Amino acid sequence: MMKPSQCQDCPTRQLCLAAGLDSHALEQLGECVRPSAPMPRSAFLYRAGDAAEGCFVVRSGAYKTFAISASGEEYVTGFYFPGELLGMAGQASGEHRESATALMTSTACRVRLEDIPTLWSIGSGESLLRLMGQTERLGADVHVNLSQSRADARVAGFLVTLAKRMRHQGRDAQRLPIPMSRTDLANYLGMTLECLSRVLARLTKAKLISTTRTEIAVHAASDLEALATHLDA
Amino acid sequence: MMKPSQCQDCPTRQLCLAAGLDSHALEQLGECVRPSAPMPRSAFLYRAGDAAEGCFVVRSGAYKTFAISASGEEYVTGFYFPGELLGMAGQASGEHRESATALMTSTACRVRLEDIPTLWSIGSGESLLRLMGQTERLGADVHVNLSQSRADARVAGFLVTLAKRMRHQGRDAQRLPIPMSRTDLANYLGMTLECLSRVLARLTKAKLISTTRTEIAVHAASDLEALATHLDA
DNA sequence: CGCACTATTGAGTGCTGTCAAGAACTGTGG
DNA sequence: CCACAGTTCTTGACAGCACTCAATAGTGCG
Repeated sequence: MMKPSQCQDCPTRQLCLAAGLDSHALEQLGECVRPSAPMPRSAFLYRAGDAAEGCFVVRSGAYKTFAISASGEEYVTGFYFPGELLGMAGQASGEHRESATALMTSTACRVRLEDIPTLWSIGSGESLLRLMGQTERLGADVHVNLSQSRADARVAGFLVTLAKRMRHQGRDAQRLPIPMSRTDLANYLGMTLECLSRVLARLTKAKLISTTRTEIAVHAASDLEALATHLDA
Repeated sequence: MMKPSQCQDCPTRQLCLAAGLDSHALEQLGECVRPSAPMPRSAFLYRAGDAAEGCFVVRSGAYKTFAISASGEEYVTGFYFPGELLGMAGQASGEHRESATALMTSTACRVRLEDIPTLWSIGSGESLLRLMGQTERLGADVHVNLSQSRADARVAGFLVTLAKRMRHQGRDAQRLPIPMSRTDLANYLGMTLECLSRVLARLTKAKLISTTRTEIAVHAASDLEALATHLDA
């Protein structure tokens, strides 16, 4: 006998493809979309070169995506938290060009390409589209953020955006989880490790934030927003 | 009597939702998706604040997307050429946060949200997904490009990526159209107008490119690739 | 407790942003 | 066809910030 759909008691049920579904549809959704086993830190969700047979929704934990340049350097292109979509870029060619790894013990649900018509039929199509739109909107925010020349503005912008994402998840927007290393974060933000460290030190000294290795507490969100270039209210 | 589908003789037929369809399916596609009337330069495809009832595929010409920050500055977030998809970010909330304007006389096809199940039924679903993947992949390329600290690298990376897009369109990858102003391009690349101008002057002096106001000719693609950080072959 | 790794702090150079002026192009009207 | 005005683009000088190299301090793990 089939177990009841895992989606019924998924922590991200309000955010992902399950949004707005009744219990019957949830069961159907559970037929297509199943969470992965818990993946330890550094485990690959997919690797550059893998066939891209779909995309993923983060269920718990966090992931990063990165590409390796021709000269062997790593370029971190995204961080993904519960309820967020990743892996769409692979659909362009049917092959992933980036890799994705877990930043901590994490789970993700694979959305198979061939199940997408089914998803539309059970009422998850709009949610999928919304998630894709979110991914692209986040990309636009990141573009604006990276186009800032001041490192302080890029860091502040990252924190503001991260706070928004935490709020969207229903989590505390004043205690931001930093599951990635300083190296990864600096790489993502287009600055050196040293520069990021200095910026965090400056922001801490100014009492806007306080930092630990794995968390940044925001004390003055409005000051951070003033430092960053924010597009929306 | 209904005119035959405009898709039959669309210049982007191989690139957009019509890819791989037979003439019957093309006709059905033409029922959902119709090109806009030619839009003059600076005309809005959509404005920030508009309801997002779908997305768009560029049919001819070129568009830019941009957002206005809280302080009133413009931030250019993307340029779009024939066969490329734009406007997905609006699906996140049902409202566009960016605006899109034509960079020259242009046409675009609107893809309505409610037509997407139909698109899947006639075999365009995969193409739509592929276009979305392309958009996201381009976003990742741009992220890597913007995270370069040297302005030369960012400009070279932009040119390399643009050449790739032109090749994908079947156009000459050595004569790159530059339909946007220097101001827009500098803004997009996260540098000042003056800096962009200097970089272009340096690259010209080194005989890697030659520039006119509306076109950049690439003379040494391999040298440009060496300057840029390229992820793929 | 010691080792390896990660993060912070310090000093000097180079590139980009800023401010400012001049040149080239575009479109209009005579 | 040319003159003109407005815009767009290019070039120059200077200052500030981030990158590089280098050393120190802190963390986690065996």
